Amino acid sequence: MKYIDKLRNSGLRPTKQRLQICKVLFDTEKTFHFTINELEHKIKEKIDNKISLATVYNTVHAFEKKGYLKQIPINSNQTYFDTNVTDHHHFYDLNDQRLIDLENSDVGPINIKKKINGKRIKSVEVLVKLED
Amino acid sequence: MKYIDKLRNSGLRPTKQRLQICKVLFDTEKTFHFTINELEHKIKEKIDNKISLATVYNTVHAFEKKGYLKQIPINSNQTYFDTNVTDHHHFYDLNDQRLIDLENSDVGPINIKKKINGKRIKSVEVLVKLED
DNA sequence: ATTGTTAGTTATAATTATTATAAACTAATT
DNA sequence: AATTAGTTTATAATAATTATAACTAACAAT
Ligand SMILES: [Mn+2]
Ligand SMILES: [Mn+2]
Ligand SMILES: [Zn+2]
Ligand SMILES: [Zn+2]
Repeated sequence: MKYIDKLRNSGLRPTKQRLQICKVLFDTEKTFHFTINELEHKIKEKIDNKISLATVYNTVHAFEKKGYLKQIPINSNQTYFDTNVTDHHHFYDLNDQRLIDLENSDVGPINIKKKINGKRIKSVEVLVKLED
Repeated sequence: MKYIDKLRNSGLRPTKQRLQICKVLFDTEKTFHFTINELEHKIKEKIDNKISLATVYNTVHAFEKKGYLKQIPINSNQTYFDTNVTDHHHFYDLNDQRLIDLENSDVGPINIKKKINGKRIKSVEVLVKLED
C-alpha cells in the first residue's frame, strides 16, 4: 500500500513492474547506490516474473524526475543512481568501484567563498576517492 | 620545443598530431575543461590539417595516463577532461553545462572525519552545482 | 460491468560515445 | 639505409542509452 500511494500521489500509475522495482529500491534501511545493470540483476534475483530493460530505464528516469532517485556524478561507463536524494557526500572506493555515503556530520561545514554573478548555489557535494 | 621535450621526457614520440593537440590544450593560461567532441572542434578551428578522431582519443588517454590531463566526474553523456591536474574543486553551471575551477582558497579546508579500514584517501574534491 | 481513453510495457531498432583492429606510416635506433 | 617499435588512420565493433510502435493494463466515465 505504501508504494501504491507514493506512486499515485506523484501521478504515476502503480503498475506491477513499478511496485516490484520500488521494493528492490526502497525496501531497505541502507542507501542503495546502483547502475541500471546492477539494478536489473537485483530485480532478477528478487522477482520471479520478467521486467524488460526498457521498463527499468523508464522507471528509473520517472523516479528520478519525481525526486525519488538522483544521479551521482562518477566517471564510469555506466550512470550511477542513489536512493538517498538529499545533498550528501560520498566515498568512492576506486578498487571496488563502490560508493559509500558520508553523513553530513562526517564532513565539516563547507564554505564556498567565491560567487558567480547571476548564479546561485544549488548543491555542494564532496567526493572522497579511496584506494587500498 | 617546449612540447617536444615534454613528450620525449615522458616516453611519447613528439608527432605532428600530438604537438598540435598540445598547443590546443596547453597554450593558454586558463584551465581548459573539455569533452572529446569539444576538443575535436577546437582542433578543427585552429589547425589546417586533419587529425583523426581515433588519434584524438588516443592522445587524450595517453596524456591522461602520463598525468597531463585528468578526468572530471560529471554526469553527462560525454566524459569531461581537465588540463588542471591538481586536486581542485569545481563550479558546474547546470544551465550552460560549463565547468569552472575553484581555487583551493575559495573553499575552506575540508575535514573528513570518517575512516574506512584499510583504505586511504586519495583525493577530496567538491562539486558546487550552480543554476540561474 | 462495459467502454473508451490514456499511460505504461515490451521487443526491438536506432543512436551515440567509446574502444578495438589492422594496415599504412613515421620517428628513432642501429 | 635498413630495422624496429610506436603512431596514425579509416573503419568496424562494442555497449550504454534512447526511440519506436504495437500491445496491454489502469482508470474514469458511463
Ligand atoms: Mn560516462
Ligand atoms: Mn559520467
Ligand atoms: Zn549516496
Ligand atoms: Zn578544473
